[in-house]
Amino acid sequence: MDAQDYRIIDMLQRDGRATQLEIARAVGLSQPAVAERIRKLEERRVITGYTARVDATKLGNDITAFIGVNIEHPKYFENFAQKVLTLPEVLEAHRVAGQDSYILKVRTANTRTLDQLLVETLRTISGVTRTNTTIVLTSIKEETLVQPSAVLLKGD
Amino acid sequence: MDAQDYRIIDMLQRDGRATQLEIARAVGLSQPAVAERIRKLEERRVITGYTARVDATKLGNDITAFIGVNIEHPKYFENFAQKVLTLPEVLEAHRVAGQDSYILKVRTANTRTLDQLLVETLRTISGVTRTNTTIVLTSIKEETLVQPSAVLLKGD
DNA sequence: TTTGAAAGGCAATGGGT
DNA sequence: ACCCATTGCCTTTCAAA
Repeated sequence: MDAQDYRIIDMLQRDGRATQLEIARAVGLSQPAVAERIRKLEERRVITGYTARVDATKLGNDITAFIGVNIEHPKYFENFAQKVLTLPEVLEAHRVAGQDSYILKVRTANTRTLDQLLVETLRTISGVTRTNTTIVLTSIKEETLVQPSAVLLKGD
Repeated sequence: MDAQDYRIIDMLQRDGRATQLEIARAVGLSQPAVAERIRKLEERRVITGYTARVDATKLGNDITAFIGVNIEHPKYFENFAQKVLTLPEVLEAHRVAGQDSYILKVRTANTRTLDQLLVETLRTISGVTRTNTTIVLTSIKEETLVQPSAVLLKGD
């Protein structure tokens, strides 16, 4: 992993459909060299996939919310995680340190469907004692672009 | 926007590099028809872009955290938003309803760089009175796949 | 690990329904 | 709005260094 790999990763994060030739010119390699580097980055799971980004409101999902979930005992964690994986409204689920056991990021059509998710689904999962919902008013920034840490840029 | 558009969107979210021919076969259209639909979805900003997904830890970012930020008066919101847009560690910034004014999702190399971000950057922005940091232990799920709401699937 | 050249596959275009 | 057919570009592969 050298500076050229980082530039390739950066370009593909900004435009997942950038052609190998475009990247090659930008980083100063031949096109097959870029193809080979991308292949290895995918193989090593540095690049884990490609996706189209979509405007959620144009698919009828007007509500974004963060839900803190408190679970009374760690023995319920595994079951909770498995349940949550099956819920399409839950985009992210993180186990966290602090008052809450989990933080979820969810997208739903409206406040009614958010309420359904809360009372009919999440609160019925074993061990869930409390949920703490924070509704998003406006999203200032919402990206996935990951930058290499300064440490890696110097060494390696 | 009909059922075929939704399938195209779904396939491109799952694989941003799916070929038009693959999609065409899956939805029962010709390749140029799919190309035209994708072009219009992009034009209408339903599809907003394409990106490679990357394993943040393999780029040296081991810490994910959510930071609740309290700002003493709305007059500071605009300035805060602009500052936050320039910070690469901040992947998401949402203005929210509740105790906190903003919720940020950040990725940093380690706890030291997270601490730097907190005390040297965020806490020095005008109007910021308090930050409330929740560190992620493990991420169960982290995707961007947005599904069309049930309402849209029936009508439209 | 790279380059350069060749071959196969894909996306973009235009005419026709 | 779609299909079909063609053109041109892109990716993949391979020989060679």
